[in-house]
Parts: sequence; C-alpha cells; structure tokens
Amino acid sequence: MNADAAPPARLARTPSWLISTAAAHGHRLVTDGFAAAGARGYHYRLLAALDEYGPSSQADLGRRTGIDRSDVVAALNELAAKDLIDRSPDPADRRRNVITLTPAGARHLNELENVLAGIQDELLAPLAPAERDQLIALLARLVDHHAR
Amino acid sequence: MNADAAPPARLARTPSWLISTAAAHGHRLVTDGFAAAGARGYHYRLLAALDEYGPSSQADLGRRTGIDRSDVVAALNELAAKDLIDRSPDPADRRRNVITLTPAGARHLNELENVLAGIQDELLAPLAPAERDQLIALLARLVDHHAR
DNA sequence: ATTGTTATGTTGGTCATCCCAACATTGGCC
DNA sequence: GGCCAATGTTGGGATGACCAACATAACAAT
Repeated sequence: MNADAAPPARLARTPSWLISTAAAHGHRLVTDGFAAAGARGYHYRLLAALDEYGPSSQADLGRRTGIDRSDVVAALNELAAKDLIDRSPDPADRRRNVITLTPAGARHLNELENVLAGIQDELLAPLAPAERDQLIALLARLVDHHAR
Repeated sequence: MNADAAPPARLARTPSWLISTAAAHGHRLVTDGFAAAGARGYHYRLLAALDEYGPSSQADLGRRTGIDRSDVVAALNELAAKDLIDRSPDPADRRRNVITLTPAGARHLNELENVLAGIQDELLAPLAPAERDQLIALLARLVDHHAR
C-alpha cells in the first residue's frame, strides 16, 4: 500500500476494508521478517505443523495448514533443498511420503518463531494488553465462525 | 483455505495469523461478490475514489487508493473498456489524464456498494452490534498507527 | 476377486494483490 | 536554459490461493 493521500472515506470504516488493511500491514511485516530469514509464509506453516504433529504425509500437512496439495509439493521441495525436512516414501502406504522435520529444520523454525513473536508486538503496538486480548478474542470468534 | 483439519495450535492464537485468516475470509467473500458483478477489488476502490473526489489524475487515484501507478493503468483500461470511466488528457497538464466517472460507472459503483454492504453483515455475523463496534474501533487504531 | 471409488503426489496452469525498475514526455524550479 | 520531479506506461516478479488432470495405490462393495 502507498497511502500518501487519504483513502476514500467510505472505505475507512468498512469492516472488511479495515480487516484487510490491518492484514496487509501484518502481512508485510511477516513477509519482510521471513524473507530476511530466507523463508516465506508457507514454509513457516509447514514447519510448525511438522513440529506440532510429528512426521506427516503431504496431504495431512495440506489439510492442517490450509495449503493446497500442489502448493505443499512446491514448498516442500524448497524446504528439502535446504535440508530442513526429510521426504521419504511411507512403507505402510506407498501412495504417501513421510515428511520429517530435520534438526536444521527445527532450528530454522525456532528462528522464524522469534521473528514472528517480534512482529506481533510491532503489529499490536498501539493497543494496551487488555485491548490486545479483546481484539484477539473477537477475531478468534470471527475465524471460528467462518471456518465451520 | 481448506481447513479440514485443525491448524497448528501455535498459529491459532497468533494475532497476525488471526488477522490474516479473518482477512482471507473477508477477501474471499468480497472477491466472490465482486466477481459475480464482474469486478474486482481494484475496480471498486478506483470507482469509489472517483465518486468521492471527482475527476482525478491517475497518479492521484493511485495515491488515494493505495494502488500502484502501473496497476492503476491496467485497472482503468478494464474500466474504460466497459465505459465505466472516461479517460481524457488534461489540457492544463499534458502529462496527466483526467479520469471521470461515467453514469454507467456510477451505477456499477452502486451495485458494488450493495454487494459490499451485504458482505459486512456476513463477515461480522457472529458478533453482537457492540462487539462489532469494538472490533472496528480496535482495527481502526491499528490501521491508523501503521499508516503513520 | 474383480470392479469401482477414493486418496495421494505431482505437474502445470490461473487469478488477484502488491511491488519494483525503466522510459519518454512534460512541468516546474533555480 | 538546464536540472529535477511528476506522470503514464510497459514489463517484470513475488506471494498466496485455487483448480484440473493424471498415474499410482489403497480401499469398498458386490
């Protein structure tokens, strides 16, 4: 976003615009932070899912992270090229690959976690702690509702 | 987003994730709604800016809507092809074009406003009126702060 | 057990939003 | 008059989200 001049007033109070503008700011912070660490959003999501659920198939990773199967393939290729994950065929189901987090992957995930933590502070800077909780709770209800 | 299975827990309470997920839902609603009306986000933003500020140069439109100059060109080409805007050289400054909303463009803007209004309700459905105001106020503070 | 259906990984696209670099033309400033 | 800034335009590229098709393999039903 440029934002040298004022946006149309009708937009400035439209919830969907506020949300997407706030998201754009957050997205920029996250993208820049991750880029500095040599990663992007898909990488973090996949590494976090692997850390939380342990070795998984690609399809499971896709379902858990909300990333399309085909995009999972591409992102895992990139992660595998950096030895952050290991991809090997599943002996129990030969359609599947078992994706495992490598030690290097775990370290990288840790780094991304730190980046992300710093960004939350920056993003929520203008809000007091109680207000942050409020915002988080309201957004969580929105997200829950639409996740059906 | 797919969301068949649960996302990593560490994400589910991360503000930047909540905001971008909420934005993704809103974005999908808006995109689908606009697509049904034959438009996309850039078109609405430009038409709304034209309606609010009157005839403008492309550079001004870009600054007001936060759309890059180069993307303004493309979007205006599309709007002009449908006769929703008029593009003519500015006699007072021959570098500029004067972009004007046509009657058809104003009608189309109206249609998009209606679509958008319906979407706000859908997006905020799980929140009571007072909570909606709260959310809007909090987001507005976030956006103001980061717009510097 | 053969048949039909579903799941998986993969390839190869599309689309929208955002962003950047370069260029020629034109205005304005000194 | 000469330098710098603004403008419209072209042509990229990155990211995130999504879709269609396909071969292989597992599974279900009869």
